Amino acid sequence: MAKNRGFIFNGSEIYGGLANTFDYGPLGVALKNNIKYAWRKKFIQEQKNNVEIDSSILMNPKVWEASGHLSGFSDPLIDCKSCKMRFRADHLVGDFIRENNIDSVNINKITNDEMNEFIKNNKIKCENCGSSNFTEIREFNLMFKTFMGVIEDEKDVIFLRPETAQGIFVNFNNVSRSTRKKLPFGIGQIGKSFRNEITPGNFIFRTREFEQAELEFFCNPQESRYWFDFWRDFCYKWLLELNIKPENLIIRDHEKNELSHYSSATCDIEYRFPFVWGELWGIAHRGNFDLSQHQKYSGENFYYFDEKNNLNISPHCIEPSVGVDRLLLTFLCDAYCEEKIDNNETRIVLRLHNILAPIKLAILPLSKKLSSSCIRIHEELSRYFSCDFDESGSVGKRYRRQDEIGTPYCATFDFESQKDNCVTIRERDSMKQDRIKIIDIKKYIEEKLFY
RNA sequence: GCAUAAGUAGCUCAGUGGUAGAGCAUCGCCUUGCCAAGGCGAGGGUCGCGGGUUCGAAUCCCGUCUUGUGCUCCA
Repeated sequence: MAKNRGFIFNGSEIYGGLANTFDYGPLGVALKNNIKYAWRKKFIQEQKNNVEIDSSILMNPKVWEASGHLSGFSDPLIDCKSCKMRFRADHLVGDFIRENNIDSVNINKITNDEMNEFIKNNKIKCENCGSSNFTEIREFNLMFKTFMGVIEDEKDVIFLRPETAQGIFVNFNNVSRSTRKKLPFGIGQIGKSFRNEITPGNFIFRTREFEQAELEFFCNPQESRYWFDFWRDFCYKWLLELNIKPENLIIRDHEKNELSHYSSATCDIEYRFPFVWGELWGIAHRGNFDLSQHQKYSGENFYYFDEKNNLNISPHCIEPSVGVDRLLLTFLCDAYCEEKIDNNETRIVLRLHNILAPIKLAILPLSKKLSSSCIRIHEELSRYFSCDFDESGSVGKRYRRQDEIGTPYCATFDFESQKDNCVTIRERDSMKQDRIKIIDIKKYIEEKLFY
């Protein structure tokens, strides 16, 4: 359906495709824009303490040193030449050290060259086939690399950001100064991020290029646990407001050993995707990790002067972070419905929340002879919300087409309409019909779109 | 990266060495006129791509790309 109706296409299809890339079609981009609009409205516009920025994808490489992405995102990988199994070299060496009680080697400080030597000298065996026939270690970093400037020189290496968050942290002082925000306050951002995932897949669930909607909410350390709970519940409720079925959602706290390098507490809101329960929204307690790291690496002072207590504090940060594409997949899956109606017929309905529907109103002349009389309704109403005009096929068929793409309302212009200046508005979910004046359609629909 | 299955029209698929097919979808005309009606017709495929074998390849062989699944990995 995603392809057929123009929501999502495979990337570069005519050249045989490019793995794991997807293009949004006309309805897909409309849905995505509506999701972003709804997020902005809820997380920025309606929160008096939250503001939005749009930072650059390309950043000074020192950002990634400070954030820990250059070291923490990089894995030393090694392959067994005999059985083709792949391992992390540091895991192999670490296991060997523990099993043989060797304390002359510090696994946290060993270089890749030293690990290569160590593996050879100790004839470490492949855990799968038992042979000692490994390739050299290869660094695998999840960040995409490119070059800034015309010459592809090592010192010109630059990275595509793997998260939007760092653009917020480095601008913390710019934003708090220019907006005169006091703690607690949040900075949000929607934008593309890039991760060279080893295992992407499941349609748009995990892609190497993806869009994030992140909020970094800064607060007094003493209040951080309160805000962590606050934003977790806030995100969860927002999903329910937008018609996600509660039985398809679960909040899951991370175990201590799952926590990432920056986090002191994390929970995921998971959704039951058709293939698996999967992470939809991560709410992370980042402590003061990021600001203090950037303070250390850049020399910029990120202390916040707390006037109440007359002391400098290092703000803590709560981060609700969601993938926009993953959110779109969630809405699509949750709204998709094959509904049985009389005499064994099924209709496909996309029960999207009105605010998310790519098209709000379809204008349908009952007969093609009426098209010229009602095209102006489409022209007029398109100025206020997105409308479709469809004159081909029977009206029943056109209702079904609109059902399938989630259009909540259809206005049918019939032979009476020219005389009484009324149309029949038909609602997607209830299939109920209302006869209303043409001049009142705008008000009627706008009331239903209130969000 | 490894293993494995698959790729033929927009979609779902049939076709196993000899003329490229069906249903649905799309478009047009007629008909109908409020929930996928009917009739007639049309468009759309170098059979993922590139080699090879053969008189002849969608079909056999090799390579490659893409997708699914399972490993490995997932800050």
